Amino acid sequence: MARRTRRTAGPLDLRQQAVLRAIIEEYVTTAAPVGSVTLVERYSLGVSSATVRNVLAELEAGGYLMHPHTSAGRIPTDAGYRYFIEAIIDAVSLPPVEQLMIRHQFGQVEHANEQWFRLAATTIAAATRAAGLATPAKPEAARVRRIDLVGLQDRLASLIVVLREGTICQVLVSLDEPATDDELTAVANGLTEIAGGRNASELERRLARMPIDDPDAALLGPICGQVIRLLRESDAAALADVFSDGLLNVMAAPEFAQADKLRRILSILENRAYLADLFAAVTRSDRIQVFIGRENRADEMSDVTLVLAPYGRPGRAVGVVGVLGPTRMRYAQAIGTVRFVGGLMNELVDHLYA
Amino acid sequence: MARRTRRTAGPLDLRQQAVLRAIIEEYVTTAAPVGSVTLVERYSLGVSSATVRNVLAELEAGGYLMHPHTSAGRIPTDAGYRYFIEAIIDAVSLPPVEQLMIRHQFGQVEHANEQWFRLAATTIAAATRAAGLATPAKPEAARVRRIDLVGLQDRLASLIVVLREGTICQVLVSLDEPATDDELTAVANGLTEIAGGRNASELERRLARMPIDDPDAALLGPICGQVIRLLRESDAAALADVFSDGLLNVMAAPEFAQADKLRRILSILENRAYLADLFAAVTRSDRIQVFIGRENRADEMSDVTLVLAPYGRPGRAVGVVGVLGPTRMRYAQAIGTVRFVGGLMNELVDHLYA
DNA sequence: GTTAGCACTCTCAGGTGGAGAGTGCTAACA
DNA sequence: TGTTAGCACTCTCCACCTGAGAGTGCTAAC
Repeated sequence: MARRTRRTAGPLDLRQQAVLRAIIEEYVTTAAPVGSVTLVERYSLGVSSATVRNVLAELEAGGYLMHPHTSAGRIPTDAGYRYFIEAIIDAVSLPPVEQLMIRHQFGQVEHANEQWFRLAATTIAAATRAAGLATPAKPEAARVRRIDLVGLQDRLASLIVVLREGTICQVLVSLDEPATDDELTAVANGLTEIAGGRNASELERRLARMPIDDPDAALLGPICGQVIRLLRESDAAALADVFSDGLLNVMAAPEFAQADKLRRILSILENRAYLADLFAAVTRSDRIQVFIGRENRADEMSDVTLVLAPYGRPGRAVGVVGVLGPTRMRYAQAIGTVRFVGGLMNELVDHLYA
Repeated sequence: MARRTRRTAGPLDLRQQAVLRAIIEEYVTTAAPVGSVTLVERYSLGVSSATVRNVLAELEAGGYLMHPHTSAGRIPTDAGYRYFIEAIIDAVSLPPVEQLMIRHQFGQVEHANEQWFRLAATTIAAATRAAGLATPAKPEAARVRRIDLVGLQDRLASLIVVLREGTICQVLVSLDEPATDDELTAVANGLTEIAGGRNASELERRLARMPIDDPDAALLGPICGQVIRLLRESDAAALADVFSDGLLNVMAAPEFAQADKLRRILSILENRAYLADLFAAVTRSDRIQVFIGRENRADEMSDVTLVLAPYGRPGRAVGVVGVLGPTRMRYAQAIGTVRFVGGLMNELVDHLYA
């Protein structure tokens, strides 16, 4: 055997890395399995196709490449992408031109807080030609800034809870008996006093400590219950509230030509719980993360990669921006874009919650 | 020629109607072109397959049926479905059992206004095994009930506009100079006085009438501009805010086995402007309406039918509920469900805006 | 360790040939 | 005049085959 003894037990040697990189680059652009001849023709590897074939066999043995069938070229496995990504993830940054374009788009909206995250998803979708994802910035546990009651009818009022970071949640409450606007305002002020600055758990404890015969407790207790429920819902909904844009970009990719593969993508997005789990992991880690194909989930995620970056300030408000695309994705571009947009979102959050 | 002279110039005769109805019923369940033999075997038409073939030829000449190819059975055209639907649309109603099930689901949520329309979409999706659509109830032109300003930082405040029907919209505003909570409250009260009960256009006129040197005008003018912008946005967004559920139901249908047909469905839902147009037409007409396949739009709508019903009270608050499914749809079921859920939504709106 | 050469394998596109389904026509019948 | 049985005809669908093309893996020489 004249084969090189070097296998892929440890890290890849330089030539193996070069070949892996070349295969990924070629496959990402052509979407077709790559053969040894194509590689030596288009990439300056400095060796013949026969040698490349040996390297390909090594990489395949190491699990970085696979063979759709005997006489097809190679395509990267999830592990191949993983190796490639780990090599570049800390180095890539977006070209200044693209940075400028994205910054420009962000310059358009000034203070419409609610819209930031949508814009982030749209921008990412446009820049990467894949699907952009974003959640709004939400505190880990929402705290009350102020509570309002607005009468709508005799016995119906709108309960409005303003959260510390300026977002609001609202629910209709029915009253036991008619109340004037002044009475409602008085109740609202009482509520604000009890709940102000507190999150759901703290408010619950505060409520438990109130003497049962306190007249305030009897009056405000039920509404406080509503407030707690709203806060809890807001906390739970925080990370599950995903906005996505550019799905059609992804669906145009040839790997999703079969309808059932398309359906799988949709089911990922419809399964909010799964996304919320991933997002929670990302916000805890505070690094950009890449979830490649089946690394994480058997069925739905095959052929799909998520690149996710957290943004915001832990303890204050956090969210996630990212890309959903085929595993055959322009990773440098995707990671660079997501990281950059994440940085912009950080700036926005900092500016707001300084 | 021994063929019946009766063609399809005028309305269809009873036998033609029976055959059309049978074909639609058969095709809806099997998704395969229907032949004359199948029809006489499964439906009591009282004639031989040869006679049925003659009727089929008549219906095809009239444009109600089509032939995928020479030796396939017939399938209904959009016009065929249209004829069928016009015949049943006023008569169908949902079986009491299903009515009960849906009512039960609606019993769960009581006052969480924001959630009604989502529930409607989900319910419709479950009942029809297609995609349910719903928009929230929005007034044709939003009117202000009250305006709040909540300080977040020295120069940053949350402007909250409570609309007459209890929903709210909100935007962050930056202040020229720091303001205390009391000052903000005073400004908010001034704003409420000016804007209360008015919609965007009325508020704009009111603002134009204020003397330029009025100190209030100088102070409140810019914020009033924001309020007008919010109202306008709310009006524009009203009907474009479509919630859909059960898309996966539709995508499972065999006619969407090819990926590009699936993409077309998604593009219908991504094209909010088109849906908003349809919805506006529906709310103006105050009847349930069925949009079948290419009747309305060349490409995207082929193979797709929308059954839409308006709900609410014109001048107060209106919205739309409906079904999106394949043209090969169980129309009686779909129309019955949409009409019934529309009725429920009417009750809810009436109860709230009495 | 690298390379040329070559036999081998496998897919893909295109072509062929029943089997089956359903029609449309004809001619007979009520 | 409307209905029906009978039958030739048309077209799709599927399974099968075949040749071209691509790419490999092995061997032997450098």
